Amino acid sequence: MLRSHTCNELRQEHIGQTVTLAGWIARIRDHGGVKFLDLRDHYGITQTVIHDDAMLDGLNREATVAISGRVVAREEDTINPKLETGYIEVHAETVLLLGPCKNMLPFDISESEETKEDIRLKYRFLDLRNPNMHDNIVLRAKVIRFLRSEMERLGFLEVQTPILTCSSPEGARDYLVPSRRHAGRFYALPQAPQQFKQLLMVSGFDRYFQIAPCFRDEDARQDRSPGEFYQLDFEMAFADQEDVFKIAEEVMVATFTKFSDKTVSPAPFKRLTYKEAMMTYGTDKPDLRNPLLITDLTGFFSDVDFPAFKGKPVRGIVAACAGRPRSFFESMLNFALDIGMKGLGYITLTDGAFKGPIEKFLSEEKKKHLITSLNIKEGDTLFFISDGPKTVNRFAGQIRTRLGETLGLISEDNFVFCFIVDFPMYEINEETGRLDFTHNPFSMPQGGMEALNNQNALEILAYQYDIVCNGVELSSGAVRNHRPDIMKKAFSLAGYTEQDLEMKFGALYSAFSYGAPPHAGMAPGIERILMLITGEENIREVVAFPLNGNAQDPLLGAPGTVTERQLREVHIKLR
RNA sequence: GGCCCAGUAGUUCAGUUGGUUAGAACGCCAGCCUGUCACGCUGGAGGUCGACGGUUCGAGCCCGUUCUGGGUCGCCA
Repeated sequence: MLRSHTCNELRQEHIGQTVTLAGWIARIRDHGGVKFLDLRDHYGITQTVIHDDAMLDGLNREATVAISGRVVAREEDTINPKLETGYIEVHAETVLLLGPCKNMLPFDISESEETKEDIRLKYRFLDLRNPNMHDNIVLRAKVIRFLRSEMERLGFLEVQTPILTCSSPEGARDYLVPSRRHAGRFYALPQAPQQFKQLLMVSGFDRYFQIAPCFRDEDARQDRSPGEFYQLDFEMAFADQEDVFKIAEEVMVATFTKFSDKTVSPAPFKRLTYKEAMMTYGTDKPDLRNPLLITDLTGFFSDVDFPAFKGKPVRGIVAACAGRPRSFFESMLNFALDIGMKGLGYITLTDGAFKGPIEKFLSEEKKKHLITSLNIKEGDTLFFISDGPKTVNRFAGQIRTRLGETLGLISEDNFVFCFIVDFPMYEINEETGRLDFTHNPFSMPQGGMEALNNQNALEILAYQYDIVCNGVELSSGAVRNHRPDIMKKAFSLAGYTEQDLEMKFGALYSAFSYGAPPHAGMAPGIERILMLITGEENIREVVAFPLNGNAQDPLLGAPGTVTERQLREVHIKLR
């Protein structure tokens, strides 16, 4: 037995016992005649006391040791309430070196989170010793266990789907795996278990879920891992959009309530149409903690002779900026220019009159109309955002977010969820001028065949939705198109023949011809959930061994080179 | 692929208008210290200022190229 207790186990009731602890030397405080050695393991920290200099020979921080000694009560004025073991200490009788450590660490464990990421990732085994990082990984395990138990409680069955599968023609780039037995052919790692979970529905499994690894060869973002990530993937047979929302509400409220002290918006979550979200929040992933709203002022400016807004859509945001110095408005303008806007107009209601460069273009009647229709109060500033129809909403959304942040309007104590619904089925592809699926080709058009036949394609909505929390998109989802005839029609509008459909999604198309249940689902991202719960801003803080932003693993060296022979076996010749 | 930011000691950073020997904190080494818990005190070692080229009497600083990292837009069923 290497140890009798862990480093977070000893309490007052152990006083007098002789124990053996094992762990890492977190810190040695040398006072000459007495030395304090903090021993750290997975569970916590215990202070040991050493009187014999020789015991520390050859030891330095982060070496692993086993320390045997007697548990002693601390004098009242030396109790450390910050440690759970702070009422006792272990007076060392023997110190056994288990694993020596180089005495020059690449970074301090306690400050690892401040260190450059490539160094942290190269020494991830040290980085993960940092208690915060360590706790994140422990929390990840607990959250996943809880999600799994919630899904099972709700009657979902966990099924593993293949990791080696087929390249899927739509969506993200695939990671390809060359086949040895079939020259010139490739497996692909799944971007999501999309087709398999739909096949499971056709197979009669009523409620499926999986903590599913997903692989996408796309560029990284702060909240997007390159390479791989996990989703709570689920799908329900004989279910509609609201059935899915009920499950999502139940599981998300339970999870966020259990693992966070913050207030969680209760079910039912707010439903916003895509159109509303884009207009009112300037994004399809609005942060509803931010009380600022965007107003469409295009009509209002249609008869105002202001050159900069002429013929362009205009948005307005009213914010209480009373008492803000000139520098505040300057930094807002700089922000606007930074994100690519041409400028940022604003007028402030001061002593009952508007002040600002745009003021002189507005008639008295127009000003009055603004004040009443937007409910502008003394000291409020009305910001104007105008740009092309493609960009105006995004810019307005970014200004809204920026204002909310700098004015301190965003509460840090809440999780506010919403569903974005009614995404358009199709959009015009700018390059080809043809119709494209907006989100994915699997979702059911609202109105079904009838809509596809009779409606303007660009006005057809899909049973396609997102779940959003505090401005973070946790998941997309959809009621799937399970009808071969409607699929055929939906694809034909996007320029695909039945042969294309059979080639691209032959398995699903075939399966749906053998009695498919209506079904729907979604797949909230595990890392996104963890980022929200922990408050981490970087996705890599909740992943044990993440790839860096360039999709490399600085520790193991992935992606690595392989031997000529390996290449020959999979029929690949490098150029 | 576009744009923005950063790169100076092991780590995190400072470095004025271009000017003598590039600094601080933490870490490391040595010494002192019996109650600290981010212990304290004294001293010391440690630098190709990411790389290459240019401007200049003189470059960490200015210019160009390039590499690396981070962010962002494109991209992300």
